[in-house]
Amino acid sequence: MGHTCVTATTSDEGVAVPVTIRDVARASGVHISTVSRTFSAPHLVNPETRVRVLACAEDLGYRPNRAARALITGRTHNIGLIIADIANPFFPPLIKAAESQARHRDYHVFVADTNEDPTAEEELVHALAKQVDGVLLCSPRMSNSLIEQLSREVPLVVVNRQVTGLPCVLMDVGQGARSAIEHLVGLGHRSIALLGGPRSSWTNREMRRAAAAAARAGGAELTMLGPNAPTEVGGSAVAEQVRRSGVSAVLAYNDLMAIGLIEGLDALGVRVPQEVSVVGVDDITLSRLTRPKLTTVATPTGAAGRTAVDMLLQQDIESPRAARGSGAGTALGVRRTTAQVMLQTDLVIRDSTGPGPYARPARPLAAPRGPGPHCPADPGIPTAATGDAVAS
Amino acid sequence: MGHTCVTATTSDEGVAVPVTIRDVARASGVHISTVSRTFSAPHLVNPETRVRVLACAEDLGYRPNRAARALITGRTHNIGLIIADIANPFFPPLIKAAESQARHRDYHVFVADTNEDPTAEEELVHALAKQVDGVLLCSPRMSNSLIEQLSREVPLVVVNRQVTGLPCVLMDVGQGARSAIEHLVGLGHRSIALLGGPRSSWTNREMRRAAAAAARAGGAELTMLGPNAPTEVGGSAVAEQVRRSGVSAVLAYNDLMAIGLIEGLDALGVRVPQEVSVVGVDDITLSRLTRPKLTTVATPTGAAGRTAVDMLLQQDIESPRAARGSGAGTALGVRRTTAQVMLQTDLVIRDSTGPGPYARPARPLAAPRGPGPHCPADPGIPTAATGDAVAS
DNA sequence: CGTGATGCTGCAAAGGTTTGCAATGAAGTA
DNA sequence: TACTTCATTGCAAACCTTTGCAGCATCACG
Repeated sequence: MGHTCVTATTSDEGVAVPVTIRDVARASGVHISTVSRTFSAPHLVNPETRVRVLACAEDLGYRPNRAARALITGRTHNIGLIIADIANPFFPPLIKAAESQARHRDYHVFVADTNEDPTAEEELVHALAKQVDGVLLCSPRMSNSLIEQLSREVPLVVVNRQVTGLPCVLMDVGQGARSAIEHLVGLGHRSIALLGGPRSSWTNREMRRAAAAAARAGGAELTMLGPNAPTEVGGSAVAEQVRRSGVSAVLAYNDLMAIGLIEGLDALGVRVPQEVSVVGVDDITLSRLTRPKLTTVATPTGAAGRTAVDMLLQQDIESPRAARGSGAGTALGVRRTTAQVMLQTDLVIRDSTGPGPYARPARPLAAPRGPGPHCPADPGIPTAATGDAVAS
Repeated sequence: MGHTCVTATTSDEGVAVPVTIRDVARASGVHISTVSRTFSAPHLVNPETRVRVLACAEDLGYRPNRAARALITGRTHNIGLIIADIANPFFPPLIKAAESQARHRDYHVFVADTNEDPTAEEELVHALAKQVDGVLLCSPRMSNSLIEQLSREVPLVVVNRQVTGLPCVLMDVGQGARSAIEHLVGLGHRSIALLGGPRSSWTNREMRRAAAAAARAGGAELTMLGPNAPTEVGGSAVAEQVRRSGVSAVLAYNDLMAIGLIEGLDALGVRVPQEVSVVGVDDITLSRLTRPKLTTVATPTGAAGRTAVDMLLQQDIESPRAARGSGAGTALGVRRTTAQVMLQTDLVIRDSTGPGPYARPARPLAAPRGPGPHCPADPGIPTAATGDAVAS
């Protein structure tokens, strides 16, 4: 296995001596219910008793068993976060924001990765169902109908997907794609390619729709490429195709693909942005670190994570799951309000886009360096390059 | 909050009608224990009965309540994964490998992010304790003694940290740092800086130790910088300091810092590798995409994830937690074997390192054009630049 | 002193499942 | 026929906690 085993010892360190509420009760000479109340409703127990119980609990190292507590209260104080691909830098900011928001409300977050696999998604929802109070489905790849069905098993909030009847957090990639196309058209590009991502992605469909409309409006021709894997590899794979197609600009499904594409073009000797302009989507940290720095549509991932958690918790509070009372069916027909929130996106102009074949030569330009007939970034063009700063 | 609320409807969609084992029993006319056995010990129930029960379960949409099951069996079939910072691209491959390995053994993985905060780490271990069968602690920031203490609450496997008495998975960054220093010395660098990461990181200490020894052996002077945050920002923050210090090469705590440093140096007009050589650690995907491509010490993250899960599960199987039988203290003094595994690292030479002031001009070199002359490692030094492909 | 209110505590059921043990019936054996 | 064995199923306790209800003192008030 290519590793070296350094040591291998055996020890008798006690394994998890499980100390329960009963042990604490015995030690402090009260009933278990008093111990329980000491933790879950302290104001109901005599201060003296309380300190005694707490001392004993501390001594014995007692920790409430959250699973048992969940069994009876119906609330786990956990929320699940199902992610298509943790390795995609788009998600960590969302995860962190969700976690921080959840923590403020005394919830813990369990993240699960599905590897872009719809089957794994479904399985994970089932697995999480009884161990969390709700699940955030981020950029799901499964069908809308399946999502609706699963939502009867556990409260769901969907991110980057529109499902009627379910609370959704959406990012306005349509607007983003429109801005990107308008930006490119304004630079003098008339032949643009859209590099598509996963077919089952809502974002992907929105982008196609909006980009097509914007291109039509701007008098540009839009070529559809893909679908491809939303990774660097998926981007570099189409470099050859891009070159052959003769387009002068590409809008990619996300930054990862855009960066991969730039790499791929570079390997083919095609220079960005001199010969081809490239725009990404997401504004991941990485897009500021590559050369050229990437022009991209910034998506408010942090806000999405926070909002999604808020919506889930709000929904949760309204309908406390397991109503007490055994046989009688639980709160059936509870009325719950489902909102859909659309978050704004922003075009961030950096160095991967430049003037296209139809650019108006506003001012005389410096002589083009290298073989390219095209001009390097026209200084006249207002490449605001605000840097970052997404509306949160 | 900068968003637009698109719709807000209310629906009566039934909320989680919780169907239990009891409902299935009633529907299929058997006792609940038979239903239970149908799922957890099918061979004990008559085939005819079994199909009937399964049909009813399917009809009603029954799903075993994992929390309740865990309460009595003591096994959740979940494992927890506590990560210092999900946004650090070092971790996703580890997470994915752990998840895949766990899935093969019918376990689910819950990931939690601590934001490099030791307090959050401790809290999360407590929160996870009763909801998982074991926890993987990745690059923990808390003290060894605390880790030992927590290990009595839930089985623990530690990654990137050496804790006596606990199973550990380590990556040989000491060897990696040595290779890196030898590589730099071979290139003619005599004044090298070590850019340190988090103080509480085991990796950090190991690197310091090994790098210092290797520098001494190679007749080079080693300047210690840091500690700093293990991020791009943490790297770019010391650019000025690096320039002033006059060193000709830097070994950074990880790739993120190395990349940030290169950015920072670039902003100061210092060229890499022409004026300063930079080496990172981890070999994250990003390190192949920046310009110049990063020379780095590849760490076997996938193997680490797999190995850690294996060790945890093996340990778990040996000591089934909650022995049946109430009062009598459970399996105290169970003998468990704790192994420590050390995984190899590999130096990957790319374009961010070049000849230093004391380079022997072995051959006349082409004028340093663009991305580095890349004096291929002094043939005397055995830096097996295998590329990537870490022994798994 | 009687009455009611208040503060604290104990009792026991409930939550969904697993599992040792016993009961049942059928089949096999002597 | 009587006895054993085996397969199948039911019974009930157990896992750890929460919580409605009731009991009991204590105290204030009239």
